[in-house]
Amino acid sequence: MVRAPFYDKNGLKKGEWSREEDDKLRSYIQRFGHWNWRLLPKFAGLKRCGKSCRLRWMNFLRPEVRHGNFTEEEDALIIKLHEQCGNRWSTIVKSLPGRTDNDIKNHWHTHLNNRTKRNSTTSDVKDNSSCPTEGEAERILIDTPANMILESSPWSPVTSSTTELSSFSSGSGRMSSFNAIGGLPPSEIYEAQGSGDFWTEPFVADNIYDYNQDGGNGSSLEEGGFHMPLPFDDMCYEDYAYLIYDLMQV
DNA sequence: AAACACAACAACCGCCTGGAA
DNA sequence: GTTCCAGGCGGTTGTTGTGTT
Repeated sequence: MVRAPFYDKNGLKKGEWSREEDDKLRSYIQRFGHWNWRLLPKFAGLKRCGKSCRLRWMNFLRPEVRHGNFTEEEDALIIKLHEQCGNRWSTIVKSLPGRTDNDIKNHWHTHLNNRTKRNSTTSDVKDNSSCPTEGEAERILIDTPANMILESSPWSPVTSSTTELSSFSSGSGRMSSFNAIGGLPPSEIYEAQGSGDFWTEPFVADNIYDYNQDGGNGSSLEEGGFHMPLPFDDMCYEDYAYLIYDLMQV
């Protein structure tokens, strides 16, 4: 259901993400955060553009993201907020923890848009003045009855790690505070990950890079080991990663 | 069983915004 | 004040799955 992988003229990969790429990106961000999306793929050993990495992380790899099975309550909330905000998905998504703007947008276009057209003859004109501000969106989230959001869902506004994540990952600023030669982000970022359940979750990809480290090509994590995993050529890279991944599942 | 139409959704693209230099 | 650039947002596209004829 997605574009087939291909390489553009700059040698950047486009299209569907492989599991190995997901593992690399997730592993890197969990260790170092997304200190700079444009440079991140290089250091994570990904042949992707920064935007692509950001999108993949935001829409799929973030631990709090869930997909599919919108509840009736969520549908109702989306419709209500859309009436107030129009297509401001980034605002709407604030009231739906665990969802992504892309998910909501897709869901709207494939389900709710038609439904509202059928059910209503109301004007298309959106009154943006009634659209919640950022603070108001947060309040809506808080004021929304728990069963509205929580029904059929393990997620909650309280346990969502969105705040934790965003505060962690957006605060590192630009490359200026980054040791590009050494290939490591600011040490405080690295250390910050030590706290919190999310960061201490076991991570399979780490083991892949342990192999990398043992491969003898001086690509240890401490030396910025995510910077191109050398032992793997493109030929066998994916197969090898899958093999190790599968072994770790046992 | 085959052909077709439509639904679903991951991913891309281009523009806008805000902050740093 | 201006320019540059990274991040974010919303619209759109491309491909696959599913249902219908």
